[in-house]
Amino acid sequence: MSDKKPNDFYLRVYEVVAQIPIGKVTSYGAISKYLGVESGARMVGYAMNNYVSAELGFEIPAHRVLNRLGQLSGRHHFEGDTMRERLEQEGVEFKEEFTVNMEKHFWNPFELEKN
DNA sequence: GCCTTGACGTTAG
DNA sequence: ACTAACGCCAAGG
Repeated sequence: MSDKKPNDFYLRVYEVVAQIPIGKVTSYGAISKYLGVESGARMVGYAMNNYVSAELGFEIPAHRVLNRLGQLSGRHHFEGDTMRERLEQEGVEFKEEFTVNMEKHFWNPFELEKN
């Protein structure tokens, strides 16, 4: 298949992020792995950064994407404590001020295939 | 066109 | 258990 499909790795990232259930969170690495790029966690983060200034047709819950430790590593890209507030609003439990209970709320993108 | 930076993760010490 | 270093690859300077 030599289609010049928009391999937009970014777009695929957005699609996955858009399907994260409310009250759940996932990590950059998990998304990357799901997309078949084992070491592309950084690219996922880059995609998110790009999303902010990109005019996508839909909104994505970027606040549900954390690093593997459950830390809100991207909080500085939100206004004030918007990221933390949104997560709390969804019922996500915090262990530290900027660290959520990953064990309890982690959502694996591979669950998309179960459906 | 080279060098630095970055919403990360794994491995080595 | 903790810290340091490397890998990864795209974008901006």
